This record gives sequence, structure tokens and C-alpha cells, in this order.
Amino acid sequence: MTDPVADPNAVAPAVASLETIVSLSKRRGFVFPSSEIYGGINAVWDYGPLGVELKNNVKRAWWRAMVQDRNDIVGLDAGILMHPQVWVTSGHVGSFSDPLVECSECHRRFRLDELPGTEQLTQTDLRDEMITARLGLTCPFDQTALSAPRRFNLMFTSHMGPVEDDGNVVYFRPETAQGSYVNFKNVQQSSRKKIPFGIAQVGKSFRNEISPGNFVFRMREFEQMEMQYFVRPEEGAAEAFEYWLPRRKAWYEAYGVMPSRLRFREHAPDELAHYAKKAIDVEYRFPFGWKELEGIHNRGDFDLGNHARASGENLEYFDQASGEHYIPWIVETAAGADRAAFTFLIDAYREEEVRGETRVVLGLHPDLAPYKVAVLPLLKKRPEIVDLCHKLLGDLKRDLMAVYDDTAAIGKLYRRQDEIGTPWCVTVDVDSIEDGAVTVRDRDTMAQERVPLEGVKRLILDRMAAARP
RNA sequence: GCGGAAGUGGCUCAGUUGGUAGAGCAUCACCUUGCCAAGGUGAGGGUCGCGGGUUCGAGUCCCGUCUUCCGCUCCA
Repeated sequence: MTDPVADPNAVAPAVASLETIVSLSKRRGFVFPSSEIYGGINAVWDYGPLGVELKNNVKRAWWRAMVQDRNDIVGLDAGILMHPQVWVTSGHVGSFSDPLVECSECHRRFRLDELPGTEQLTQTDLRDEMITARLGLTCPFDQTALSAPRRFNLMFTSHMGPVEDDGNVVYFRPETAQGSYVNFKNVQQSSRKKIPFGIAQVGKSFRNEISPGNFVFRMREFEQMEMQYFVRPEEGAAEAFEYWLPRRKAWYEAYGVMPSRLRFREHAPDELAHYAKKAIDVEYRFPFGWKELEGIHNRGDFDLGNHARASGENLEYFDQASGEHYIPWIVETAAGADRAAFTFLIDAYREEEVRGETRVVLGLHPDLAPYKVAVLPLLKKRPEIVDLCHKLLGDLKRDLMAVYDDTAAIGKLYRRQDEIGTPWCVTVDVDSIEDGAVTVRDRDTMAQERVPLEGVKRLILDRMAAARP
């Protein structure tokens, strides 16, 4: 059931409700709750057989656009665990570790570091009426109303080595970007890239979110697709920012996301992350509202500058042409692989009326669809037909994700494939044995065409190539 | 973290004033049909999120806990 989002200003058509997508995901094997037989674990979700295909395809499409199709961006796969000093230098140990106090009466919470003059306050001080009143805590409280300051560290930690003590703490990376920064010299020298150039990474990151939720939208373990673009200071960053902004939005549109469901939103100065000079989000109109899909950030020389100072390494770039030495500025495009896959899934979902019945279709772009083609026998009782199916399937599987199904009548087989987004179905019938031709059926138009057996794979590969951005 | 709602077979749900669980869809098998979710017969699958309590007896009342959704707070 589609369910209109209550938004009078909405231009876009109704999106599928969250319940619809969650239900489909579970039923068809896209996404499952993690550790479900033990009651689940908060904010972690597992990708099922179809989900892993979709997500892998999303990552592949991103890599294609950001690395394969370009000459100025190279890939990297850095470790999740890094030297702990990286996170001190990056500011994450400081800025991602917020002491909070909570008023037990009104349950409002306050960041200790944002309340003026609280740096030296003790718990006793915080319970003092005069002090708390000075801080502007307006809710009613008594002596015990304010909790002791508690630290909310957004980074997961562990310990390196067999013994757990304070001296060997390591952090699970909260972003992949730092791996690109600390490898800046290695990558630049080995790849012999000249500025401007970029480093792309896809990988897991971890954040101990205070408020996760909305299915796979905000998880504590998630996967990022980040690209760090190294440019000349100041103007280079401004140019790169303007360059990447429209391209990143266009990427989602090229893979099928409805343009009216995408928009830009610039961060106000007070909501900028600690490293950002400027930030604009690409937002998607999710069933639960407009939310960030991807962030394009001008990080200036914050990261490389700090790493150079803290490590003692010279991270300057020498520009042969101009003879200048400088610390490059960085413009990053930081996308969520899970959010992207989620977006493509939601946006592709549609219900149609066909002969009085509801047809559920995932209109996924062929490059994103888990299966590209399904091979179906019109008559599963005829061994010659089934044999032909498997012969064709084997050939298709050499180049494509293909699947065989014969456990229902042909109409139902088509509908099953529609619901998981398979762009093409190939049906083998009695005539196929004689004329060596099969029927290729299109997911979106439901149109059928007769194609020689040996031309099926070529036809599908050609259509995929034609649809590719 | 706070407040609210919910948690029954894969999915969506029903379960009367407490008496040891049902439906539709889905899945599987067989028969039939043979190009767009047809029909028939049959089968598998839940002890009701988890733990504890009250009771002769709890899915159904109480407590705790976990998970999901909504709101608040917060957030790349």
C-alpha cells in the first residue's frame, strides 16, 4: 500500500510507506533485523540475498562514476582500526565525546560544553540552584534534578592486544575519510597524481548514535562511499565544491531517483561539523521526511594541516608548474551506501493496477537490480524445455546475475520477478525446441518479443549498456 | 535518554469477561491449466519478543527487559 506523506508542499508523488518497504525487505530477502532470533540488536540490520546484491550494485555504480570513469580519482581501502592519535588529531575524540547533563524533571539534556562557564563545574555545582539558574535551565528542578555529567562518546572503542587497559584503546573509525588523509602522501606519490585529484573509499564506519532509527537510515554500523578531493587552497575548493554539487545529485537521478524527491540543503553556520567550512547536503524525501543522503563538505586544510602538525610529517604538495608549496584543501563527497540503497529501493517501489489486480514492481535501474534476468519454463513438465532453460541459464550466468524459477504458473513467475526488480524474463516454450527462439519479457512495459536463443545474452547486455549513465 | 504506541506462523492481522492459538496471503507437493499473481487436493510452519510473577490455569492481568515505530532531545 502506498501511503502519501503528509506534506502540503510536496511536489513529488507519494512514496511507499516505511512499513511497506520493511515488509517487502523481510519477505523477499533484502534486509533482516540483526540477530533476530535473540530479539534483535538496536540499530543493526543484515542484508539478505537480494539486499547484498542491491547494495553491492550501488557501491559498484558509485565506484564506476567516481573512479573507473575518471582519470583524476583513485581508490583506497584503509583499515577500520587506525592509530588512536588519528582521532585525537581529527578532532573526533574531542568533538565526538560530549559530556551531557539531564534534568530529571523535564528530561531536557544539555551539552556541558555548550553551557557557558561550566568547564570547571562539579556535580555538586550542577545541583546548585543559583548556578543552574545562571545557566538558563528553566525547567523545574530540585537538588537532584540534574544528573551527573555523562559522556556520550560517538566512537566505538576496543583494545588492541590481549590486555584491556587505558593504554591500548583503539577506535572503530567513524568515517573513512581519515584513512585517505593519512595516506595522502602514499597515494599521491605512488599514483603520481597532480592536484586536483581525489581518493575514493568504500567501507564500514561506526557511530554510537544517541538516536538511531528509521530502518537502515541511521545505523550504528554503516557503510560509507566517500571521496576526498585534494585541491589548491581557497579558490580550488570553491571551484570543486560547485563542480561536485550538481554531479552528485545527478548521480542519483541517473540511477532512477525521481528529481522532485531530491534537493540541496545548506548547513547553517551553527550546525557545521567541527571540520567543515561549508556543507551542503543532498537530501531525499524519505517516508519520514526530507533527510540527508550525502554531504558535500569543504574541509579546508583542517585535516591535513592538523595531521602535519601532530605527526611532524610534511604533508605539503609541491606544484611543479607554479613552484608553490601548500597544504591542499579538501572537498569531500560523503555518501551513505546503506542510505543510497534504501533510497533506490523506496524510489523504485510502485504499485500498478493490472486486470483488477495489484502488480508490485521495483523499477530498479538494470545496473542496480539484484537479478538481471530470470529464465522461466512455460511448461515445467517438458524435460526438453527445462533442459533448454538450464542451458541458457548457464550461459547467462557467465556474465550476468541470472536465476531460474519454475514453481508456479508463468503469470505468477513474472509477478515475483517484478516485485524484486528483475528487468527481463526469458520464457522458454514448446516452440523454442523447434525454432530455437525464446520470449523476452520487459519488466516495465510487460511487452514481449521473440528472440533467437543465441541472441538473448547480447540483447540484455546491450540494453544494460544503453541504460548505463 | 524521556514520553507515547506496538511486538501472535515468512508477511498482514484476528484472538470474546484469563481455560493450553486462528484467518488471508506466502511457501512446498500432486492434479489441472499453458504467456502475465487461474482452479482443486493436501502439507509444513507459531506456545504468542524474552524473563519473572499472580492464578488450578495467561497470548489475554502485573513487574522487568529487549526490539520496532512516532514525538522530543541529539546528530556527518
